[in-house]
Amino acid sequence: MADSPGREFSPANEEIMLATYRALCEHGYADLTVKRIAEEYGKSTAAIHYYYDTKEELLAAFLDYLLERFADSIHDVETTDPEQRLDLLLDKLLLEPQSNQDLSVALLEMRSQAPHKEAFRERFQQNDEYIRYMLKAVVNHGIDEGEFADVDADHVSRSLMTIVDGARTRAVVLGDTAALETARETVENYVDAVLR
Amino acid sequence: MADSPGREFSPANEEIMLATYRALCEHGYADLTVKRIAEEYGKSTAAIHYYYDTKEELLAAFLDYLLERFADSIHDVETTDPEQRLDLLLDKLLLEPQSNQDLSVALLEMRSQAPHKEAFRERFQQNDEYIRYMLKAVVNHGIDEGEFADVDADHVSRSLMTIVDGARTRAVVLGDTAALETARETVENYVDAVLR
DNA sequence: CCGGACTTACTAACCAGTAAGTCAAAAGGC
DNA sequence: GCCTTTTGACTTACTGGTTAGTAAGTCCGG
Repeated sequence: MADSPGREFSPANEEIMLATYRALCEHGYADLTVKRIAEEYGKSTAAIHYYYDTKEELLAAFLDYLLERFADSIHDVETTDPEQRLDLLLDKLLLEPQSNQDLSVALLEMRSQAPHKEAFRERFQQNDEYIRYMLKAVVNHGIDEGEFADVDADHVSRSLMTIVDGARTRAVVLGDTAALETARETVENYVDAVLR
Repeated sequence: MADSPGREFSPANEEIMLATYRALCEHGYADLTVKRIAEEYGKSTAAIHYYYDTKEELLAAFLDYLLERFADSIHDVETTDPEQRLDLLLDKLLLEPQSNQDLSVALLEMRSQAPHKEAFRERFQQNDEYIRYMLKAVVNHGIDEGEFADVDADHVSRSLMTIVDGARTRAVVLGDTAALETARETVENYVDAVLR
Protein backbone atom coordinates (compact mmCIF):
# COMPACT_ATOMS: atom_id res chain seq x y z
CA MET A 1 0.00 0.00 0.00
CA ALA A 2 3.05 2.29 0.30
CA ASP A 3 3.41 3.45 -3.33
CA SER A 4 1.30 2.21 -6.21
CA PRO A 5 3.23 3.06 -9.44
CA GLY A 6 6.90 2.27 -9.82
CA ARG A 7 8.20 5.73 -10.72
CA GLU A 8 7.68 7.76 -7.60
CA PHE A 9 10.00 10.20 -6.04
CA SER A 10 13.17 11.53 -7.31
CA PRO A 11 14.05 14.71 -5.40
CA ALA A 12 12.82 16.75 -8.40
CA ASN A 13 9.47 15.04 -8.11
CA GLU A 14 9.17 15.97 -4.46
CA GLU A 15 9.98 19.59 -5.31
CA ILE A 16 7.24 19.66 -7.94
CA MET A 17 4.77 18.29 -5.39
CA LEU A 18 5.73 21.07 -2.99
CA ALA A 19 5.48 23.67 -5.75
CA THR A 20 2.02 22.34 -6.66
CA TYR A 21 1.04 22.55 -3.01
CA ARG A 22 2.12 26.18 -2.75
CA ALA A 23 0.49 27.17 -6.04
CA LEU A 24 -2.71 25.45 -4.98
CA CYS A 25 -2.86 27.24 -1.63
CA GLU A 26 -2.06 30.58 -3.23
CA HIS A 27 -4.40 30.53 -6.21
CA GLY A 28 -6.98 27.81 -5.49
CA TYR A 29 -7.71 24.85 -7.74
CA ALA A 30 -9.81 26.75 -10.29
CA ASP A 31 -6.89 29.09 -11.01
CA LEU A 32 -4.20 26.46 -10.76
CA THR A 33 -2.22 26.47 -14.01
CA VAL A 34 0.93 24.68 -15.06
CA LYS A 35 2.52 28.10 -15.41
CA ARG A 36 1.81 28.97 -11.80
CA ILE A 37 3.16 25.66 -10.58
CA ALA A 38 6.27 26.26 -12.68
CA GLU A 39 6.69 29.69 -11.08
CA GLU A 40 6.64 28.11 -7.63
CA TYR A 41 9.00 25.43 -8.90
CA GLY A 42 11.34 28.16 -10.15
CA LYS A 43 11.62 26.67 -13.64
CA SER A 44 9.76 26.73 -16.95
CA THR A 45 6.44 25.04 -17.71
CA ALA A 46 8.29 22.66 -20.02
CA ALA A 47 10.33 21.52 -17.00
CA ILE A 48 7.06 20.36 -15.44
CA HIS A 49 6.03 18.61 -18.63
CA TYR A 50 9.40 16.88 -18.68
CA TYR A 51 8.26 14.91 -15.62
CA TYR A 52 4.51 14.83 -16.22
CA ASP A 53 3.04 14.55 -19.71
CA THR A 54 -0.29 16.10 -18.77
CA LYS A 55 -1.65 18.35 -16.08
CA GLU A 56 -4.10 15.61 -15.13
CA GLU A 57 -1.28 13.14 -14.52
CA LEU A 58 0.51 15.69 -12.35
CA LEU A 59 -2.58 16.38 -10.28
CA ALA A 60 -3.28 12.68 -9.81
CA ALA A 61 0.26 12.25 -8.51
CA PHE A 62 -0.23 15.26 -6.26
CA LEU A 63 -3.40 13.80 -4.79
CA ASP A 64 -1.53 10.57 -4.09
CA TYR A 65 1.16 12.59 -2.37
CA LEU A 66 -1.29 14.60 -0.29
CA LEU A 67 -3.69 11.83 0.70
CA GLU A 68 -0.89 9.42 1.52
CA ARG A 69 0.54 11.95 3.96
CA PHE A 70 -2.86 12.44 5.52
CA ALA A 71 -3.44 8.69 5.84
CA ASP A 72 -0.02 8.37 7.46
CA SER A 73 -0.88 11.01 10.04
CA ILE A 74 -4.08 9.11 10.84
CA HIS A 75 -2.13 5.89 11.05
CA ASP A 76 0.19 7.45 13.62
CA VAL A 77 -2.53 7.69 16.28
CA GLU A 78 -1.12 5.20 18.72
CA THR A 79 -3.39 5.05 21.74
CA THR A 80 -5.13 1.69 21.98
CA ASP A 81 -7.86 2.36 24.52
CA PRO A 82 -10.96 2.57 22.25
CA GLU A 83 -12.60 5.48 24.04
CA GLN A 84 -9.45 7.60 23.94
CA ARG A 85 -8.41 6.44 20.49
CA LEU A 86 -11.75 7.40 18.94
CA ASP A 87 -11.44 10.84 20.54
CA LEU A 88 -7.97 11.33 19.10
CA LEU A 89 -9.06 10.20 15.63
CA LEU A 90 -11.95 12.65 15.66
CA ASP A 91 -9.59 15.40 16.82
CA LYS A 92 -7.35 14.67 13.86
CA LEU A 93 -10.26 14.69 11.44
CA LEU A 94 -11.92 17.83 12.76
CA LEU A 95 -9.26 20.03 14.30
CA GLU A 96 -6.40 19.42 11.86
CA PRO A 97 -8.02 21.29 8.90
CA GLN A 98 -8.10 24.50 10.99
CA SER A 99 -4.33 24.80 10.58
CA ASN A 100 -4.44 25.39 6.82
CA GLN A 101 -7.53 27.14 5.55
CA ASP A 102 -6.17 27.62 2.02
CA LEU A 103 -5.55 23.92 1.64
CA SER A 104 -9.06 23.12 2.86
CA VAL A 105 -10.47 25.44 0.23
CA ALA A 106 -8.41 23.89 -2.55
CA LEU A 107 -9.24 20.38 -1.37
CA LEU A 108 -12.97 21.02 -1.53
CA GLU A 109 -12.52 22.38 -5.03
CA MET A 110 -10.71 19.19 -6.02
CA ARG A 111 -13.29 17.03 -4.29
CA SER A 112 -16.02 18.76 -6.27
CA GLN A 113 -14.25 17.66 -9.46
CA ALA A 114 -14.46 13.99 -8.49
CA PRO A 115 -17.59 13.38 -10.58
CA HIS A 116 -15.80 14.68 -13.68
CA LYS A 117 -12.34 13.21 -13.07
CA GLU A 118 -12.13 9.51 -12.43
CA ALA A 119 -8.55 9.77 -11.18
CA PHE A 120 -9.69 12.16 -8.46
CA ARG A 121 -12.78 10.13 -7.56
CA GLU A 122 -10.82 6.90 -7.14
CA ARG A 123 -8.33 8.56 -4.83
CA PHE A 124 -10.91 10.28 -2.65
CA GLN A 125 -12.91 7.06 -2.44
CA GLN A 126 -9.86 5.07 -1.41
CA ASN A 127 -8.91 7.66 1.20
CA ASP A 128 -12.43 7.70 2.63
CA GLU A 129 -12.52 3.91 2.78
CA TYR A 130 -9.27 3.85 4.68
CA ILE A 131 -10.43 6.37 7.27
CA ARG A 132 -13.74 4.58 7.71
CA TYR A 133 -11.82 1.33 8.12
CA MET A 134 -9.84 2.89 10.97
CA LEU A 135 -13.03 4.18 12.58
CA LYS A 136 -14.80 0.84 12.23
CA ALA A 137 -11.82 -0.93 13.77
CA VAL A 138 -11.83 1.25 16.87
CA VAL A 139 -15.60 1.05 17.25
CA ASN A 140 -15.55 -2.74 16.97
CA HIS A 141 -12.65 -2.87 19.39
CA GLY A 142 -14.70 -0.83 21.87
CA ILE A 143 -17.66 -3.17 21.44
CA ASP A 144 -15.49 -6.22 22.05
CA GLU A 145 -14.07 -4.66 25.21
CA GLY A 146 -17.57 -3.87 26.45
CA GLU A 147 -16.86 -0.13 26.44
CA PHE A 148 -19.30 0.67 23.59
CA ALA A 149 -22.85 -0.43 22.97
CA ASP A 150 -23.34 -3.15 20.34
CA VAL A 151 -23.94 -0.92 17.30
CA ASP A 152 -23.47 -1.27 13.56
CA ALA A 153 -19.86 -0.05 13.29
CA ASP A 154 -20.18 0.56 9.54
CA HIS A 155 -23.19 2.79 9.94
CA VAL A 156 -21.67 4.68 12.86
CA SER A 157 -18.41 5.36 11.02
CA ARG A 158 -20.33 6.58 7.97
CA SER A 159 -22.30 8.90 10.22
CA LEU A 160 -19.13 10.23 11.80
CA MET A 161 -17.57 10.89 8.38
CA THR A 162 -20.75 12.62 7.26
CA ILE A 163 -20.43 15.05 10.15
CA VAL A 164 -16.71 15.50 9.42
CA ASP A 165 -17.33 16.21 5.74
CA GLY A 166 -20.22 18.50 6.57
CA ALA A 167 -18.11 20.55 8.94
CA ARG A 168 -15.27 20.84 6.42
CA THR A 169 -17.68 21.89 3.69
CA ARG A 170 -19.34 24.50 5.88
CA ALA A 171 -16.03 25.88 7.11
CA VAL A 172 -14.97 26.48 3.50
CA VAL A 173 -18.23 27.49 1.84
CA LEU A 174 -19.65 29.70 4.57
CA GLY A 175 -16.30 30.82 5.94
CA ASP A 176 -17.64 29.56 9.25
CA THR A 177 -14.44 29.31 11.27
CA ALA A 178 -16.31 27.78 14.20
CA ALA A 179 -17.88 25.01 12.11
CA LEU A 180 -15.19 22.46 12.92
CA GLU A 181 -15.28 23.09 16.67
CA THR A 182 -19.07 23.02 16.67
CA ALA A 183 -18.96 19.71 14.83
CA ARG A 184 -16.48 18.40 17.37
CA GLU A 185 -19.21 18.90 19.98
CA THR A 186 -21.90 17.44 17.75
CA VAL A 187 -19.82 14.36 17.15
CA GLU A 188 -19.14 14.03 20.88
CA ASN A 189 -22.88 14.21 21.58
CA TYR A 190 -23.52 11.63 18.90
CA VAL A 191 -20.88 9.26 20.24
CA ASP A 192 -22.22 9.71 23.77
CA ALA A 193 -25.77 8.99 22.68
CA VAL A 194 -25.08 6.08 20.38
CA LEU A 195 -22.05 4.29 21.80
CA ARG A 196 -22.52 4.66 25.54
CA MET B 1 -37.65 39.57 0.47
CA ALA B 2 -39.31 38.61 -2.83
CA ASP B 3 -36.85 40.18 -5.30
CA SER B 4 -33.87 42.27 -4.31
CA PRO B 5 -32.76 44.23 -7.43
CA GLY B 6 -35.23 46.13 -9.57
CA ARG B 7 -34.52 44.59 -12.97
CA GLU B 8 -35.54 40.95 -12.60
CA PHE B 9 -37.47 38.86 -14.98
CA SER B 10 -38.46 39.63 -18.43
CA PRO B 11 -39.37 36.37 -20.20
CA ALA B 12 -35.96 36.46 -21.96
CA ASN B 13 -34.29 36.57 -18.57
CA GLU B 14 -36.18 33.52 -17.43
CA GLU B 15 -35.12 31.68 -20.58
CA ILE B 16 -31.47 32.52 -19.95
CA MET B 17 -31.79 31.19 -16.40
CA LEU B 18 -33.20 27.93 -17.76
CA ALA B 19 -30.47 27.75 -20.40
CA THR B 20 -27.85 28.30 -17.70
CA TYR B 21 -29.46 25.57 -15.64
CA ARG B 22 -29.31 23.09 -18.52
CA ALA B 23 -25.74 24.01 -19.48
CA LEU B 24 -24.68 23.67 -15.86
CA CYS B 25 -26.22 20.21 -15.48
CA GLU B 26 -24.76 19.05 -18.77
CA HIS B 27 -21.20 20.33 -18.48
CA GLY B 28 -20.66 21.07 -14.78
CA TYR B 29 -19.57 24.42 -13.39
CA ALA B 30 -15.89 24.10 -14.29
CA ASP B 31 -16.77 23.69 -17.96
CA LEU B 32 -19.59 26.19 -17.97
CA THR B 33 -18.89 28.82 -20.64
CA VAL B 34 -20.95 31.66 -22.01
CA LYS B 35 -20.84 29.87 -25.35
CA ARG B 36 -22.42 26.74 -23.91
CA ILE B 37 -25.14 28.74 -22.18
CA ALA B 38 -25.78 30.52 -25.48
CA GLU B 39 -26.11 27.17 -27.25
CA GLU B 40 -28.77 26.07 -24.77
CA TYR B 41 -30.40 29.47 -25.15
CA GLY B 42 -30.42 28.98 -28.92
CA LYS B 43 -28.80 32.34 -29.64
CA SER B 44 -25.32 33.88 -29.86
CA THR B 45 -23.00 34.64 -26.94
CA ALA B 46 -23.50 38.35 -27.62
CA ALA B 47 -27.21 37.81 -26.95
CA ILE B 48 -26.28 36.73 -23.45
CA HIS B 49 -23.99 39.73 -23.02
CA TYR B 50 -26.85 41.94 -24.14
CA TYR B 51 -28.61 41.09 -20.88
CA TYR B 52 -25.62 40.48 -18.62
CA ASP B 53 -22.42 42.49 -18.95
CA THR B 54 -20.22 39.82 -17.37
CA LYS B 55 -20.34 36.11 -16.76
CA GLU B 56 -20.04 36.79 -13.04
CA GLU B 57 -23.13 38.96 -13.06
CA LEU B 58 -25.06 36.27 -14.92
CA LEU B 59 -24.01 33.58 -12.46
CA ALA B 60 -24.91 35.74 -9.47
CA ALA B 61 -28.37 36.23 -10.95
CA PHE B 62 -28.59 32.51 -11.59
CA LEU B 63 -27.76 31.71 -7.97
CA ASP B 64 -30.47 34.11 -6.86
CA TYR B 65 -32.88 32.35 -9.16
CA LEU B 66 -31.92 28.87 -7.94
CA LEU B 67 -31.68 29.57 -4.21
CA GLU B 68 -34.87 31.58 -4.18
CA ARG B 69 -36.73 28.63 -5.67
CA PHE B 70 -35.21 26.31 -3.11
CA ALA B 71 -36.09 28.63 -0.23
CA ASP B 72 -39.65 28.81 -1.56
CA SER B 73 -39.94 25.03 -1.58
CA ILE B 74 -38.76 24.96 2.04
CA HIS B 75 -41.21 27.70 2.91
CA ASP B 76 -44.05 25.61 1.51
CA VAL B 77 -43.79 22.98 4.26
CA GLU B 78 -47.08 23.64 5.95
CA THR B 79 -47.49 21.16 8.80
CA THR B 80 -47.40 22.90 12.17
CA ASP B 81 -46.91 20.00 14.58
CA PRO B 82 -43.20 20.41 15.50
CA GLU B 83 -42.36 16.69 15.48
CA GLN B 84 -43.91 16.18 12.04
CA ARG B 85 -42.73 19.50 10.65
CA LEU B 86 -39.11 18.81 11.57
CA ASP B 87 -39.37 15.43 9.84
CA LEU B 88 -40.74 17.02 6.68
CA LEU B 89 -38.05 19.70 6.65
CA LEU B 90 -35.33 17.09 6.98
CA ASP B 91 -36.94 15.06 4.19
CA LYS B 92 -36.82 18.11 1.95
CA LEU B 93 -33.19 18.78 2.81
CA LEU B 94 -31.97 15.22 2.45
CA LEU B 95 -34.21 13.44 -0.02
CA GLU B 96 -34.81 16.25 -2.53
CA PRO B 97 -31.22 16.30 -3.91
CA GLN B 98 -31.58 12.68 -5.01
CA SER B 99 -33.86 13.79 -7.81
CA ASN B 100 -31.20 15.74 -9.69
CA GLN B 101 -27.68 14.39 -9.33
CA ASP B 102 -26.20 16.67 -12.01
CA LEU B 103 -27.48 19.76 -10.24
CA SER B 104 -26.02 18.54 -6.94
CA VAL B 105 -22.65 18.13 -8.61
CA ALA B 106 -22.75 21.61 -10.13
CA LEU B 107 -23.94 23.15 -6.88
CA LEU B 108 -21.04 21.71 -4.92
CA GLU B 109 -18.68 23.09 -7.55
CA MET B 110 -20.24 26.52 -7.13
CA ARG B 111 -20.17 26.24 -3.35
CA SER B 112 -16.47 25.46 -3.50
CA GLN B 113 -15.95 28.78 -5.30
CA ALA B 114 -17.51 30.73 -2.43
CA PRO B 115 -14.13 31.58 -0.87
CA HIS B 116 -13.00 33.13 -4.17
CA LYS B 117 -16.25 34.81 -5.24
CA GLU B 118 -17.90 37.10 -2.77
CA ALA B 119 -21.15 37.16 -4.74
CA PHE B 120 -21.42 33.40 -4.36
CA ARG B 121 -20.44 33.39 -0.70
CA GLU B 122 -23.03 36.00 0.26
CA ARG B 123 -25.79 34.08 -1.44
CA PHE B 124 -24.89 30.71 0.07
CA GLN B 125 -24.55 32.30 3.50
CA GLN B 126 -27.94 33.97 3.22
CA ASN B 127 -29.54 30.71 2.06
CA ASP B 128 -27.98 28.77 4.92
CA GLU B 129 -29.10 31.36 7.44
CA TYR B 130 -32.65 31.14 6.17
CA ILE B 131 -32.77 27.36 6.42
CA ARG B 132 -31.26 27.40 9.89
CA TYR B 133 -33.81 30.03 10.87
CA MET B 134 -36.60 27.67 9.80
CA LEU B 135 -35.03 24.81 11.74
CA LYS B 136 -34.51 26.91 14.86
CA ALA B 137 -38.13 28.05 14.70
CA VAL B 138 -39.49 24.53 14.64
CA VAL B 139 -37.14 23.33 17.39
CA ASN B 140 -38.10 26.24 19.65
CA HIS B 141 -41.74 25.64 18.86
CA GLY B 142 -41.30 22.01 19.94
CA ILE B 143 -39.62 23.09 23.16
CA ASP B 144 -42.44 25.51 23.94
CA GLU B 145 -45.02 22.79 23.37
CA GLY B 146 -43.14 20.44 25.66
CA GLU B 147 -42.52 17.96 22.81
CA PHE B 148 -38.76 18.49 22.67
CA ALA B 149 -36.15 18.66 25.42
CA ASP B 150 -34.90 22.12 26.36
CA VAL B 151 -31.86 22.30 24.08
CA ASP B 152 -29.86 25.07 22.38
CA ALA B 153 -31.88 25.41 19.16
CA ASP B 154 -29.07 27.26 17.41
CA HIS B 155 -26.55 24.54 18.11
CA VAL B 156 -28.97 21.77 17.16
CA SER B 157 -29.88 23.39 13.84
CA ARG B 158 -26.20 23.90 13.04
CA SER B 159 -25.59 20.24 13.77
CA LEU B 160 -28.46 19.20 11.53
CA MET B 161 -27.16 21.35 8.67
CA THR B 162 -23.69 19.90 9.16
CA ILE B 163 -25.09 16.42 8.63
CA VAL B 164 -27.11 17.62 5.63
CA ASP B 165 -24.09 19.28 4.04
CA GLY B 166 -21.92 16.27 4.80
CA ALA B 167 -24.35 13.91 3.13
CA ARG B 168 -24.63 16.12 0.05
CA THR B 169 -20.87 16.40 -0.22
CA ARG B 170 -20.36 12.65 0.13
CA ALA B 171 -23.10 11.86 -2.37
CA VAL B 172 -21.32 14.02 -4.95
CA VAL B 173 -17.66 13.40 -4.19
CA LEU B 174 -17.80 9.67 -3.52
CA GLY B 175 -20.72 8.96 -5.84
CA ASP B 176 -22.29 7.38 -2.77
CA THR B 177 -25.93 7.21 -3.84
CA ALA B 178 -26.95 5.90 -0.42
CA ALA B 179 -25.28 8.76 1.49
CA LEU B 180 -28.45 10.85 1.71
CA GLU B 181 -30.62 8.00 2.94
CA THR B 182 -27.97 6.95 5.43
CA ALA B 183 -27.81 10.52 6.69
CA ARG B 184 -31.59 10.56 6.99
CA GLU B 185 -31.20 7.74 9.54
CA THR B 186 -28.28 9.45 11.26
CA VAL B 187 -30.23 12.64 11.62
CA GLU B 188 -33.24 10.70 12.96
CA ASN B 189 -30.99 9.03 15.57
CA TYR B 190 -29.54 12.41 16.48
CA VAL B 191 -32.97 14.02 16.84
CA ASP B 192 -34.17 11.08 18.92
CA ALA B 193 -31.17 11.24 21.21
CA VAL B 194 -31.02 15.01 21.64
CA LEU B 195 -34.59 16.25 21.41
CA ARG B 196 -36.56 13.46 23.05
C1' DC C 1 30.42 12.29 -26.72
C1' DC C 2 26.25 10.95 -24.91
C1' DG C 3 22.10 11.56 -22.36
C1' DG C 4 19.40 13.62 -18.71
C1' DA C 5 17.54 18.04 -17.39
C1' DC C 6 16.26 21.48 -18.84
C1' DT C 7 15.19 26.50 -21.95
C1' DT C 8 13.16 29.38 -25.48
C1' DA C 9 9.90 29.80 -28.73
C1' DC C 10 6.08 28.31 -30.52
C1' DT C 11 1.05 26.45 -31.73
C1' DA C 12 -3.71 25.60 -31.75
C1' DA C 13 -7.61 25.93 -29.08
C1' DC C 14 -10.47 28.33 -26.33
C1' DC C 15 -12.10 32.12 -23.48
C1' DA C 16 -14.90 36.55 -22.11
C1' DG C 17 -16.10 40.50 -23.90
C1' DT C 18 -16.73 44.25 -27.76
C1' DA C 19 -17.87 46.84 -32.06
C1' DA C 20 -20.55 47.55 -35.69
C1' DG C 21 -24.13 46.38 -38.40
C1' DT C 22 -29.10 44.26 -39.27
C1' DC C 23 -33.88 43.88 -39.02
C1' DA C 24 -38.53 43.96 -37.47
C1' DA C 25 -41.74 46.20 -34.81
C1' DA C 26 -43.30 50.06 -32.14
C1' DA C 27 -43.78 55.19 -31.83
C1' DG C 28 -44.52 59.51 -33.53
C1' DG C 29 -45.71 63.07 -36.74
C1' DC C 30 -49.04 64.87 -39.93
C1' DG D 1 -53.81 55.70 -42.36
C1' DC D 2 -49.37 56.22 -44.25
C1' DC D 3 -44.53 57.41 -43.95
C1' DT D 4 -40.47 58.02 -41.13
C1' DT D 5 -37.69 57.44 -37.22
C1' DT D 6 -36.34 55.27 -33.27
C1' DT D 7 -35.43 51.53 -30.43
C1' DG D 8 -34.96 46.81 -28.69
C1' DA D 9 -33.10 42.49 -29.68
C1' DC D 10 -30.24 40.65 -31.61
C1' DT D 11 -25.98 38.67 -35.37
C1' DT D 12 -21.42 38.30 -37.36
C1' DA D 13 -16.91 39.13 -36.87
C1' DC D 14 -13.46 40.25 -34.23
C1' DT D 15 -9.85 41.23 -30.21
C1' DG D 16 -6.61 40.38 -26.68
C1' DG D 17 -5.51 37.28 -23.46
C1' DT D 18 -4.73 32.70 -21.51
C1' DT D 19 -4.25 27.81 -21.74
C1' DA D 20 -1.95 22.98 -22.10
C1' DG D 21 1.19 20.98 -24.59
C1' DT D 22 5.22 20.51 -28.21
C1' DA D 23 9.56 20.93 -30.94
C1' DA D 24 14.03 21.91 -31.24
C1' DG D 25 17.94 23.36 -29.37
C1' DT D 26 21.43 24.06 -25.19
C1' DC D 27 24.30 22.91 -21.45
C1' DC D 28 26.61 20.27 -18.09
C1' DG D 29 28.20 16.03 -15.69
C1' DG D 30 29.91 11.38 -16.22
